[in-house]
Amino acid sequence: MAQCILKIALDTPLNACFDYNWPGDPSSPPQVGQLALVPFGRREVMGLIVGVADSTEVPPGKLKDALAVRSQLTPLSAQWLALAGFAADYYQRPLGEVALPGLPKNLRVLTTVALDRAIKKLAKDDSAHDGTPLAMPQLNDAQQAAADAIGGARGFSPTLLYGVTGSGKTEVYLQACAQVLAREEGAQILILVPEINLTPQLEGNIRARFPGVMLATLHSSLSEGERMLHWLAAHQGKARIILGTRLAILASLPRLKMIVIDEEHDPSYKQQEGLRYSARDLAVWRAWQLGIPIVLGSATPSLESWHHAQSGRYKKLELRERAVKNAVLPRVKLLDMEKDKPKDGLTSHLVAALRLRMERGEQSLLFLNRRGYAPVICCESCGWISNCTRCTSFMVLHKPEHRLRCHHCSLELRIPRHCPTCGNVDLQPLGRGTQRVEEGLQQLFPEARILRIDADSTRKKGSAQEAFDTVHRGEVDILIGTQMVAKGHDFKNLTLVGILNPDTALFSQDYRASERLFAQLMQVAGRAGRAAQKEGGSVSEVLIQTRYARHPLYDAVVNHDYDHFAGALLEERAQAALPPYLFQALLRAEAPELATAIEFLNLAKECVAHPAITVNDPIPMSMTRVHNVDRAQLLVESASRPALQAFLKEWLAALRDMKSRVKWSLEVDPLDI
DNA sequence: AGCACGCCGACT
DNA sequence: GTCGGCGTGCTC
Repeated sequence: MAQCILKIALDTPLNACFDYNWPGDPSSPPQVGQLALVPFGRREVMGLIVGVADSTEVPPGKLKDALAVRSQLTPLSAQWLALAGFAADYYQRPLGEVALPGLPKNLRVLTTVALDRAIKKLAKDDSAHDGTPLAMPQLNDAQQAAADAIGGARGFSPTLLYGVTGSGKTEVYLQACAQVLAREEGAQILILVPEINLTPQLEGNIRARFPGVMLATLHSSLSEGERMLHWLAAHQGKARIILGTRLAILASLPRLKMIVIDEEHDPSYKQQEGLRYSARDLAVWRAWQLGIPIVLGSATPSLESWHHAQSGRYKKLELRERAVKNAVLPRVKLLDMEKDKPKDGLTSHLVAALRLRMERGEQSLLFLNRRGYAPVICCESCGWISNCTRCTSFMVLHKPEHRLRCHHCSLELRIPRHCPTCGNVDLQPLGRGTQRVEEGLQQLFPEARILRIDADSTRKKGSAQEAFDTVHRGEVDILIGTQMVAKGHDFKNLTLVGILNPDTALFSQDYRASERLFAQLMQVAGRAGRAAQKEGGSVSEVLIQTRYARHPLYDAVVNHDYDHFAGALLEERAQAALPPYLFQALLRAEAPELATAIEFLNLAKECVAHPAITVNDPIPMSMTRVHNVDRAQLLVESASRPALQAFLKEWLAALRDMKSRVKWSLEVDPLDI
């Protein structure tokens, strides 16, 4: 008698599918792409049906019955399964670990009430509303050309939209979207952004532009109910525009016709734990798979994308001017701290520039990528410094809270009254963070309305938004912040950006540090001068305080010259055989003792040899110890992606067979090395 | 990863 | 005498 066997992917690190017997009517078996509830060990879990067969290798005594199938849900499409399959293969993870965690939790529990409720709600109310669409603003010629090129593209056509800050890339996306939506019945468009909180206005903007079109957002701060509803709206094809963060790349989108990736260079497209995927790379694959256009937009593209644009794999479109008439790129100047010694972290030039903005009622932004009061305190008589006892890092002084805090393991101490080793009462803060700059500013400009925005000042949910609103309402004269303030925001009255301490990244061990620093400086510089210059108002300025005023990176920033800078970096990377001319994977190991981790990596290094692959020596991670665990890593490289992929597959099988007690993980295409 | 079983140390 | 530490073994 024929049986019905379901091949099911489960969310477990075990690298296999599991077979189950389907006890129901064999003439109408469940479908591939449906979710099934199955007994697994001593628990019951939801799995994904990836195959239906009539026989199995599993001995009959072991084979269990599947319990139920989520029949209310349209099966996930073969294309979606292929996407999950590709990601699983590429990042060397079991399919179930890729496919299942992205689904709404409520789909994966026993009860179906949440699903039924969501289906019902979607059936009667599609949140698209009537109303006149807000008129599309007039585009300049370059924008219009870009929008037409993108909106009119057919088939797989990856485009790099390279546009300076404030050049109106968003408008280009939206008008291209309008063209695609108008042309293709029921088309869905996926728009990815680095962080949804940075673009709250984008959501409203899209709704106003496309009132007849349902928009769904997908990001990590949705509630479970919202997540279910939005995911389902996308899955059913009801939501036509899906706006989301990296996790949205794994959404089910049956009628996807175009993908937009805003700020494509942004590191937050790379997941930094668990399945370490790059949403940008998966998006390009997904567009290729479906044969649809994809746009990658940035003022400072990643070298990977730039390389593809140079080689002709991606089409390049450029926006060289700011979209707002008479808004020009800010003038960037370097302030040499060797000549103009800073006091309280500020050179006299910068102070004068701040004063001028105060007098004219314009806003200033000071950027310092270091929160807290001072990164470390030390004893001047014996040299003691505030090391973290659990990590290879310093305890950062947080003065308002009277605490020392480790930013890596969140250990907190009261500020010691005297030196723990010699008893000296004179402990000095070394260096400066945003809190200390804020304090200095208050003394310098007692009349100024100063606001600090960083992870500490915005702990409470919604307080970041509130802080930014305060700035937008013009109730702030000087804004001081970390990278939180660098991205996205359109401050209309901001004419000065001061950058306080960028030099440390110039000499980093990480070869990607300069690429990141450049992008960050351009990004924060781009906050200035977004509106047209006012009569009698200041010319927008960006002032960078540095000790290395002749460094070529700053030269490129001063000249707003990404092209040239990227060209030089690419050349360096080619010479040194680094990405994007080389493909990498990183094996990490952690253990209570560093030697244990290194020992494991040495064994791993020896266990498989492969031509065309370079396996380096294990090294401790630069931040070796975090929370009392020592970490080490082993870098694997190849000039050929397929060769690397083949090697990794074999290697991981061997590593799993080692059955080591050491905790390890593999990252493909690592960003931080 | 869960979750159980199992075999040794300090407590009501 | 038991509660509970985490080693190790299994999951169709």
